[in-house]
Amino acid sequence: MALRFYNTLTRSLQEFHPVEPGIVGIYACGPTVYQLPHIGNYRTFLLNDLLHRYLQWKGYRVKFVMNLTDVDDRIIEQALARGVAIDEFTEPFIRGFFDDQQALNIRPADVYPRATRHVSEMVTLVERLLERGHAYLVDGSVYFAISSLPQYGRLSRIDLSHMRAGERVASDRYEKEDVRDFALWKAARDEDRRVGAVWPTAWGDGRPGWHLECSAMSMAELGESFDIHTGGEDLIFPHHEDEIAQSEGATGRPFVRFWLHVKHLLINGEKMSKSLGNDYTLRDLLQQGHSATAIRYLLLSAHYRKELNFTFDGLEDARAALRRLLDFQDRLERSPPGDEGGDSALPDLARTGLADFEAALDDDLNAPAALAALFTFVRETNAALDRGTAPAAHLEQVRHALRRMDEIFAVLDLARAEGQVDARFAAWVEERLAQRQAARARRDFARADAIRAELSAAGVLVEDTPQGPRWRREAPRTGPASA
RNA sequence: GGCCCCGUAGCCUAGUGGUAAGGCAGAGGUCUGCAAAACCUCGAUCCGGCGGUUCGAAUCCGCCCGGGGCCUCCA
Repeated sequence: MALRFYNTLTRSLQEFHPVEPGIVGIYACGPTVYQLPHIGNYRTFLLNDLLHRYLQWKGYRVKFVMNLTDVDDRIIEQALARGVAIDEFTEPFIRGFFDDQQALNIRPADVYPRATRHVSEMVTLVERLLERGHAYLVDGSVYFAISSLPQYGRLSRIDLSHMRAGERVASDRYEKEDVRDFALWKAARDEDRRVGAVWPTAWGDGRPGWHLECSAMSMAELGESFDIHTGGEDLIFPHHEDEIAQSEGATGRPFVRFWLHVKHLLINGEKMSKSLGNDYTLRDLLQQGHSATAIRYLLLSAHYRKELNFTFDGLEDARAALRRLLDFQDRLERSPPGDEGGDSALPDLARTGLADFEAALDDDLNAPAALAALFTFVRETNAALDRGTAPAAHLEQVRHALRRMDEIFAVLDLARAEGQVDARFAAWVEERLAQRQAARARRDFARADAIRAELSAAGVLVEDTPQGPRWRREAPRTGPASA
């Protein structure tokens, strides 16, 4: 079956084939490290993770590049306010970003190029643009001349004709020939010097414009033409449009073949924004007792091109759905095998489950449809196991299918890690369970139920099975019920 | 104003021409000492509203209502 992606460039679903067979280059717009990423950023990062994991799952060799924007207006402003150099200012946010990536079980990129560490490539790119007549210099700043590139606007399909050339925009500190032009390089100001955001060039000291880093670093890591570029929908214009202009202007070659953009997240039905105070960071949510696995699951559970409404109720639902998957995995592990020569529906279920799962993801990474395939597989396998035992080899096939599917969603191990309890606590639980079993054996159910209540109060849920009692920590409330 | 997206059961989310998939929540049942888990059954006679195209539309077209995004540095 064929893998298809919705390409913003063509506004249509297109079969995906990498430039080099078997090898895929992906560039993802990463965080600007002036604050910790918020939950909306993570929707985008998790789409990247889904893409990254799925292409590897399909057998592609993937080179995944995610940049860190560690110099920009906001960073300079805030570094200035604190009286520190930009590197010192951004350092904790970079660390926080990596901590969060790990907490959400996001597969690391192969490279995380930082803008400040790749200025020479950017300068070279500006030189090429100047040489080719796509850029011009004004007072030490360099601008891209949009009029020099007829195909400008192809990605965003934006009509720039209503913006009048030559108009001076009051809020703009820099002088451009045409309002539509954008800065490739910004001449150094005093403030920039004070926070170490200055690099020397032939045309004077300054710092790179925002769009420039992505063109320079992506081409440095992946070549002048590469397969996939991702980002949030807000980046289509101007950021990605300008990246294309810079890159194609400099090389004369097509820059990116597939552009994938993630729709923005809503929170409780509202736009996420600082003024509403709903721009939660992962840290905020974890401190409120929410589970990273539930957050991961929830953010992956809607198709990336559709609006997703993030709510705390949704987080609870996600947790319950995860519980079902964990119980299923647990059941597979503890299911006693039947006769070797016996038959079961399991191999068939594993096969169709995986096929449906793959077909869903092939269709523009349709994660909700993939989850539907996963849960259908779970229900039907549970039903088959209710009907009777299966040979060990059959059990192994469904275990394998579940593992394969979880390579994409990557929630099972994460959830287990979250459910870990310390050994002393576990020993205490086991001791109480032994007491309870003794009480049950002498049919002293009042005593047995009292112990169960005691354990429940300690956050332990007891289940009696034909193989004896089992227990698990009851997932804690993942946050204030009123939230 | 320009460009674009969305509105599916109580909630969340797939489906985009052939009669609605999955999760959560809910009801009944099987199992259980009782529970829990699992399984079985039930739930949208219908997919914001109205009109149209079609043998046939949630899916295409038009209008209306409601929500959202982008339009120079917000993922």
